[in-house]
Amino acid sequence: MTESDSAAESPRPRRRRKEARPGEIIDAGLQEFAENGFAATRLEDVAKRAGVVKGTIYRYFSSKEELFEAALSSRITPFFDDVAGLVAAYPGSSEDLVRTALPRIYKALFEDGLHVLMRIIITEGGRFPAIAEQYHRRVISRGQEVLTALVRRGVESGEFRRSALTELPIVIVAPAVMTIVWKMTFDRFEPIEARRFLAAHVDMVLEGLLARDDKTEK
Amino acid sequence: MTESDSAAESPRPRRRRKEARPGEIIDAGLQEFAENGFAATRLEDVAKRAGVVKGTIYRYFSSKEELFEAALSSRITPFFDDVAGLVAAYPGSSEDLVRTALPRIYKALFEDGLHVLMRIIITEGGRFPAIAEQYHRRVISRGQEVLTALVRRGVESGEFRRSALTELPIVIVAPAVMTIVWKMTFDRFEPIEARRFLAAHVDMVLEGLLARDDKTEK
DNA sequence: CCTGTTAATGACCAGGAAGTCATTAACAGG
DNA sequence: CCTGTTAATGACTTCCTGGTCATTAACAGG
Repeated sequence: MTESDSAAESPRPRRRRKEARPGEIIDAGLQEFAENGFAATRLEDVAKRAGVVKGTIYRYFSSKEELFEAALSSRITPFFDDVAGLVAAYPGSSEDLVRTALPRIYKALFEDGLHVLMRIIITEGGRFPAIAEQYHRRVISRGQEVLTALVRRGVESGEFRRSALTELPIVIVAPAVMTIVWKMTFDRFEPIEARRFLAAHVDMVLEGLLARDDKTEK
Repeated sequence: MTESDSAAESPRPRRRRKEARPGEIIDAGLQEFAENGFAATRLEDVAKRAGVVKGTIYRYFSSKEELFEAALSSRITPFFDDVAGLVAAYPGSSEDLVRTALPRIYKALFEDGLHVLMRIIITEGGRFPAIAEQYHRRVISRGQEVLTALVRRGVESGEFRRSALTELPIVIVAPAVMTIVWKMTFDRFEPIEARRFLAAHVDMVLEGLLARDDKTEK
């Protein structure tokens, strides 16, 4: 236990990786911000998670806020493009299209990591208008366009009935939003099964959209 | 501009109001917490808003966190009781019941101040399990019971079709949750009209729940 | 009107975290 | 192998805010 025999006290191996650092820091930041929120996140923790030292962060980002914005911007891939393509090219009925599109949104959200992003937007969006604005423009508006296209398709083919819902198609994805909120607050007390949730979601949406025709079996 | 002629420098009038203070501080705290979140809220600001000085807060609450919890607990009135009563006593059809109940939920949320509470739960619930738990037990569970009762009523009368949605009735209120989230993030860029939103909501829910009977008019 | 109790004040302290910077040592290029 | 450039370090500074406490002055009760 003498201090001289300690193999500890490793002075920390340095490594210069100009290319990789920013990305690693952003990843770490995203995680921390999602867990703690902006104000409660310590840059020290972000640094630890990224395997660097706090000072290093400032070589790439000039402030905590800049890191925050960079982290969020970096991930705003218009993920609705996937669904947009689907809607544009789908050969089958509009009902089947909905049954295909909604699971895909859930997949993007929960299997790929998109819900982490959404969580941050939900919790911090109100306090960072610039970020919320960007997100609104690049994700939400886009999503509304896609939903509008989807709804129009169904209405024009006669499958969907025109209604207040078809005038405000964003409401269609509400259950997905609720799922995100649930996961971040109540899931530990009452875990939700994504599968059942999705089923109920599809059910609600579809029976609300479908014009009745063959379903007259009373 | 001499300093002696300044009628300013009022030394702040003291007032002893043991009864009223806690409530005023809680109100102020609720506002600040809703606007800034727990971590970013300064007790100094809460004090200013309440018309007192920071030290005064500590006469009634022993820490920032205790104030936070007290503020939230104080408002967890089981507001679903209103709707519960409605469901239990409603004389008309289940469709009409839904058309009556949903607007009432929106009213509680947006006209009375309940959405402020919800906003805090949504943004901070993940970081304060004790609070989320309380809320889950006293509001969410209660809400689910009410929705379950409502759905069962409709199913038993034959008005509603049994489905994945009737197995998971919480999904029914998802659009209201989305509205809260929207108001706190995107409303400044694209304000939503509660009326239209509610209409679309009712529309989606109802057509999803209603078994088809008379609606065979194609 | 006096006076003891205690609500309220505001100056203060301590700790924590954002941000800085002089120093160090990887690495590339000669 | 040498050496200049600069990525990376970590000790340091500064500021902010939660929390404390001695002092003050409302008010109630005698």
